[in-house]
Amino acid sequence: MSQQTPVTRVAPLWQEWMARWPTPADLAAAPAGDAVRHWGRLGYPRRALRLHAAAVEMVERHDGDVPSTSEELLALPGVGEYTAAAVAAFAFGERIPVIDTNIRRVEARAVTGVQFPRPSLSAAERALAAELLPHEDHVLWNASSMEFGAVMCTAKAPACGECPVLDLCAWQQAGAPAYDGPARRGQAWAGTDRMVRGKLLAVLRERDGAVPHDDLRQVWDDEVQRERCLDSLVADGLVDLVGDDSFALPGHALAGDVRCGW
DNA sequence: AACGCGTGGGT
DNA sequence: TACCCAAGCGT
Repeated sequence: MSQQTPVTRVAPLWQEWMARWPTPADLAAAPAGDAVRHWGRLGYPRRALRLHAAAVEMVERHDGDVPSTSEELLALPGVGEYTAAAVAAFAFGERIPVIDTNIRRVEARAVTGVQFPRPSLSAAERALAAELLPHEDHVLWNASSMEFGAVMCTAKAPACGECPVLDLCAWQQAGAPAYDGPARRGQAWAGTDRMVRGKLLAVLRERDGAVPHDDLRQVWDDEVQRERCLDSLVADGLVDLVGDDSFALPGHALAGDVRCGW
């Protein structure tokens, strides 16, 4: 849930989610559409689908347990380098560098001496993180580095005035030079497919069961774009075609099966 | 390797 | 107000 989403926004929904589905088996037993529905407005709903798929895999291949090594975790859908390392380290104590956006920024500043890391994670950053990771208290190192980046060494307004390591920060020693690397990709929003997909999915989340195609036409006027987005949602597995001309969140009895109800 | 993918709060 | 950014991932 916290992939690309601030933890403060995730926390309440996570509580709700864990009360509903305390174990991988509980989530795996639910229709995938329920996962998408209860993802709410967290964003990137494909994460909900992948988390559900990961739960199914944990039931099928790991006896319903969350696997305990970064290697096994990495094989799960929706679990990449960061998430595998974070779960392995924080849940199971594995000694592995956790490289998230916060740690990247902290190490870029404190050690490398630049304001921001490059847009994409480099081999040099992986090597640096591995080199810095202590042999003792590595879990504490990972957790505290992340937290330090999240609450003090922030992107927009770092609290350098209260920084406990100001005098060893390479970026400060260098006079806090401005970032001079390639610009990060901006994410267009107005009028994009991403926005239209969000609108379509919001309607399907809010309503129970199948929604007639006509009701979806109202969320966006541009027919070509609207239908393209609907198609892409179906292709992603986020939406099912129900009967002739209705749509629903995936996995319910009637969805994709016109033979039902005989 | 660059791109597409949601949403909302902070500056 | 318009960006900017957020415990990234899959293709």
